[in-house]
Amino acid sequence: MLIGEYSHNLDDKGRLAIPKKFRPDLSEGAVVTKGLDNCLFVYTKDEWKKFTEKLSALPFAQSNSRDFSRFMLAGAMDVFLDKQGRIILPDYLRKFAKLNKSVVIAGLYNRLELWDEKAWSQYKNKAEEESNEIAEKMADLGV
Amino acid sequence: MLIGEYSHNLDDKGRLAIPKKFRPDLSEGAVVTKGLDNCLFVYTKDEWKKFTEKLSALPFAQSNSRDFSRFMLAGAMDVFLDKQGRIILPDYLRKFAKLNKSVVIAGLYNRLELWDEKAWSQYKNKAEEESNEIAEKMADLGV
DNA sequence: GAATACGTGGGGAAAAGTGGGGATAACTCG
DNA sequence: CGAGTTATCCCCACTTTTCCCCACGTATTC
Repeated sequence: MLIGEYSHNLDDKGRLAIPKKFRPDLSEGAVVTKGLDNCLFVYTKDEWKKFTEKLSALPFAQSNSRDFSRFMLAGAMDVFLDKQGRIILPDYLRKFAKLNKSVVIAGLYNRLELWDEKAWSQYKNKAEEESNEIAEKMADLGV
Repeated sequence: MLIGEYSHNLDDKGRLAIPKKFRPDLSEGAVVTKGLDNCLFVYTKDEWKKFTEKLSALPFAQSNSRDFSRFMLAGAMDVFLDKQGRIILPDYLRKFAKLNKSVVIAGLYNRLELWDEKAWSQYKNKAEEESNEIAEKMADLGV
């Protein structure tokens, strides 16, 4: 299970070190794609497979689901860990998520999310203020 | 069952001693995460698993459930007891709960809560003043 | 009052993260 | 088609952080 929050540096070559704890899950290869809220999603090979199966089940006659599939699939890229446990992020994904040097790597159960550190802290401030309301809504959903 | 209230010191390295009484429950590993009312929750491995099974079922297409997942999952961290029975709290959790040197560790049946001591005593005062009202509301809930 | 147990603090070894140099492969342009 | 240039990847070395271990002090119990 992928959980926790880490901050690592993107170097000049576009390399990002994955926290040691997450590496075993990504050792077979992983997929990076555009995520929601201006971050990037990183899926393990297995989780990516599950995810694409769900996507392919969407009715492609609906333009909404076509748009969503294109967004998630066209932006996707295979990545591999080098011997130091780093991945290389392609330019277009770095630009999409507006990543600078300092990047937050967050574990969300079955995927990782990559955020520019500033964007992450802004998002977090907002979310923490609202956490009590959100929790109540979640309670309605049975959590 | 985890019950009782203790006050221990956080050292410069971010380490917090767990009361001897609670250690057997956490010996297999535990998870610390952001709680409500600005405290931290500590779950045993088993309790955490139950909790995440509910969370993982949430659809990430909904922004509310994304917010909540990020709060609870990205905010979480695996911790282990060292040979002295201490855990290490990551920086971002210490800041979230505004922990200073003195930390209250409270047992709440199936989880622990960690509070900054000042926040805890303020909360307690308020709760004790209101305890009669609260009790009446609880009665409505069938307690 | 001594002995044991628990909480607290710090020093040192090991591992994780970071950055850069060099070799190999790919691509482009003449 | 070949040479020059660019990009990719691997490896090595440095720095910082983490974690393990030992030692001290206080409190408690017999």
